[in-house]
Amino acid sequence: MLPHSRAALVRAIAACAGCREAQALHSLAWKLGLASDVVLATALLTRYAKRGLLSAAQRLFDEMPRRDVVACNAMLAALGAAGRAADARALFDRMADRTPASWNAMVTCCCRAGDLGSARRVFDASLRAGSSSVVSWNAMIDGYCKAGRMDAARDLFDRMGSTLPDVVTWNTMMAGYLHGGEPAAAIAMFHRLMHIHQQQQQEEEHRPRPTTVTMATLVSACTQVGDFALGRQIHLQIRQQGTRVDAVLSNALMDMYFKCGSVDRALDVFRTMPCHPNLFCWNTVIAGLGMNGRGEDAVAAFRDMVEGARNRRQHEVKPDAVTFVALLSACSHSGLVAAGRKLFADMLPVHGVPPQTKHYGCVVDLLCRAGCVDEAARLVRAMPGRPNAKVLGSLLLLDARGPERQEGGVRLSEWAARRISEMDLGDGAAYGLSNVYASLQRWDRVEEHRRGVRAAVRHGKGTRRKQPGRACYDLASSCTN
DNA sequence: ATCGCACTTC
Repeated sequence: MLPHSRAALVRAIAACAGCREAQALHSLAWKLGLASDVVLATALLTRYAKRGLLSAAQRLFDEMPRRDVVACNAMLAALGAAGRAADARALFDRMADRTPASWNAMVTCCCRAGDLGSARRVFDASLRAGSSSVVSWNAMIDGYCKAGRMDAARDLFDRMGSTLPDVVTWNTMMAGYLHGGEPAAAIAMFHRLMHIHQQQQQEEEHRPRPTTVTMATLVSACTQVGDFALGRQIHLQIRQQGTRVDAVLSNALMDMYFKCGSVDRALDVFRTMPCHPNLFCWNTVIAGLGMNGRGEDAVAAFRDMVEGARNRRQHEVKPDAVTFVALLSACSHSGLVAAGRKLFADMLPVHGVPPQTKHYGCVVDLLCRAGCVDEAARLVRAMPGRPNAKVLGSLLLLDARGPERQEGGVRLSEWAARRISEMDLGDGAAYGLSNVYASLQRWDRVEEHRRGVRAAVRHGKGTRRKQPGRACYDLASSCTN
């Protein structure tokens, strides 16, 4: 076996995308008598782990005649990615020598398992061992960010001083603030980054440079605070400076333009994308057209997504559950009853996406708005699981449309109201329904409902309500129509 | 050869 052939094989393994290719290369390596080659086996191990095939990775590791630190690091990461924190820990403790990668893998593994205390102890130990790098800091900061502990993240960030943070550190902090509901703080971080970048004290190559990821995060922050003027300015700057635009950044820009009502600019970004649109992009376009009252165009975009892939046989993008929420909501907002009904019926048989409660919610909403009360009632009865707040909220709105009745003579809205009073009141959407009652001037029920909410809060239910305002907005805006 | 951090849709 020539050395350069072996190197070619290793390169091929590292580059291969699917597990089929990995398996083929695996058997090839076996035939060439390279089954016990640690470097090859490590490359293969990583491929298997990346495809979620942990047992195949574990077998390769166990059968290695000798395991060096690189192989151990690969296995450590494989265990961590699979959520096997205890096994990763056991391996880590058994390792005779450790590289910075070992420590990093362990920090990330603990964070992913939600064990920030252990993560911090490993991180501190890596500092003491002199085996840390900027990546260790980034991994630990990201762990705090993902856990919503921005105070701890900020504390670590401040302790890094002025030269250690790299662009990933800044991106991590910005993303942390953005997801933590502090988009203004994310924007402030960006301004600070630019300030530092413009200072001449640091060497050119050591100055953190904003990347595509930075810009995508920044644009999202602008959207979230509603500062479209800044967002527009950022977009112009991106164009001017020739910043690389990828699917993620395009998506963030489209989302911004759609949310401020600039449909043409959003579609312009879509059409001039330098790469093929991925699932996120299509979902953004469909949702964006829908929220701007362009239901027909949303349905047309969906057709492009599905049929475009079929006709051109390239870059196939299959719709997912989010696509159908966007699509059915678009139909609902534009009153496309027949189209919505058909798309809903096609979900599983044609597109292979099983309808969930949220999809039923969209269709019930669609039918109620169109006055198809009996059909809506049948659908609610046929749906699997309990109707959620969105479904019941739609039915409740019938109150505002006149005295619609079910076959049993019971008002559908009354029935919905009763189901709502039985709901888990910690649910943000259920909480939001009390606003619906208010706008329908059902004060008796408002009081009843809010007593229930207070009782639920006292009993510790729903202490981590996520964005109750979103559900309120949706329902309340429907009410005013 | 391995590891590890950042981004977008409802």
